[in-house]
Amino acid sequence: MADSRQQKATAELLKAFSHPTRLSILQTLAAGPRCVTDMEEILPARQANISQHLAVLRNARLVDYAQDGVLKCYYLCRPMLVKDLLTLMGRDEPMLIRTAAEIKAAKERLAEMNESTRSRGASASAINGVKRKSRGR
Amino acid sequence: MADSRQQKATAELLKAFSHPTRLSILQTLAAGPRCVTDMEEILPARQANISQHLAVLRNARLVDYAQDGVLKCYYLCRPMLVKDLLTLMGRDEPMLIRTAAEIKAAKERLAEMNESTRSRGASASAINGVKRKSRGR
DNA sequence: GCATAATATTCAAAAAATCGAATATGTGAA
DNA sequence: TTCACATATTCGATTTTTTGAATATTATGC
Repeated sequence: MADSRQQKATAELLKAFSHPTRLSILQTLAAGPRCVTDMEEILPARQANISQHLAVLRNARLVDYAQDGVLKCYYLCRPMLVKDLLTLMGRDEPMLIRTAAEIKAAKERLAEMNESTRSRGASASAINGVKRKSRGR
Repeated sequence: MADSRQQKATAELLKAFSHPTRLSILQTLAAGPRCVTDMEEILPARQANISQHLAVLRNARLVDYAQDGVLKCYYLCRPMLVKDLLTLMGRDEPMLIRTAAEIKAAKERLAEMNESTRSRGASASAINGVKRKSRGR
């Protein structure tokens, strides 16, 4: 049903990932917990900025911290999610190029599936693309 | 060496994913190719807007199209990437909560590993958190 | 050629993200 | 308490994103 709420939540979560500095932070934390000072030494960003990015990651519930004296030790709240996502993005997939003919065939297969699944024929023709507004293809 | 170029590229790619409408488009395309008119019927957005989002996805090389008469049939350039990412984001992982003690132990293990890996002891104490100084601007 | 459907692009305004600078808060040691 | 360090927050300026409206482009049938 492609829930619109879900899409919004997912988009927000992905946005938290979508910054080079935040990716670096996550990658660092994937190796183990770190306090902010540690990260300052590793990342090419100033303290305030790192703190700001950490706030974004906290809001997204990707990281949390435990206080250790004067230090705040950050760690990944969902290490599997983060690690798997980083791995995924590191992978490279050969770029696909499809022909119009291939696509036509695929669309027809898809349309048939939809046809048999739902008995409503109303929008099926539109999805199928058989005939739209008196103009074919 | 967490390559900064790579982080930037990854962040940009993730940004392309990070919008509810674009996620919906990708999810739709994950089921099979679609032309823009098809998507207009499915998505709660106007033609121009969908076209704009498709342009973003094209720039990110996540989708491409094949012309079929007057129609442009869009498809996923890297279906595995998209599908795996969508699956990953659908998964839910129990939120982790760590104590300061746990983290301290983890940090020490990590510091030891770094110690043995690189023979330079200089920044090891910083990583360990023994004694820190230096304020910068 | 012309009309039309499908799709893209341009433009401007509004909203959101980013960043540095300054400042504030919290914590342990002396 | 007071100090120093670690970290967070606020603020303002700049940049980027997002969107609707209007307009442009392209392919097809006539």
